[in-house]
Amino acid sequence: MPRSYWLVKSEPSTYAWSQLVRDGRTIWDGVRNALARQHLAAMRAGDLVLYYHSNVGKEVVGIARVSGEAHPDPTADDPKWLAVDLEPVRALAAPVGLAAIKSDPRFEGFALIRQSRLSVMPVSRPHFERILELGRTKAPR
DNA sequence: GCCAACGTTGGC
DNA sequence: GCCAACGTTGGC
Repeated sequence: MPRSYWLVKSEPSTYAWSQLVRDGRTIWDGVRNALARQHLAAMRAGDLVLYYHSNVGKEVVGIARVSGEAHPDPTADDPKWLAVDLEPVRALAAPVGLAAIKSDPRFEGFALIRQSRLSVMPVSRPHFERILELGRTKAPR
């Protein structure tokens, strides 16, 4: 199975990229949306995840890796809600802003633009690689 | 099962 | 602060 690519959103005031770097690993919990839940369920260890700061920043700031597959969210009453384990891989040398993504025709169809409220979404390989290119960052191995 | 009202997210 | 998008809730 080739690895998949994803994007997760977080408000910096809630849980910033820098906090993930400090923690070294986190449980990505609190997701209460059916479609986002499906995406969490499809994540596999080793998948790469773009880390997007919503509201403040509005930019992709780093790359994380799925370190453990979906499991029941310990913060949820209902065990159907899932969480995954994430660890930081590296920051983008140049954060990629939403405006840059919107103005780049190569991002046509990107869920970040299409479904602005979705907090966990799949990213196609070309889109993932384009983010890294704009972010002046090499893909992790 | 439909749909109006309401709440939340997140960009502007 | 406003509002568009969209998910959820509850009356019927």
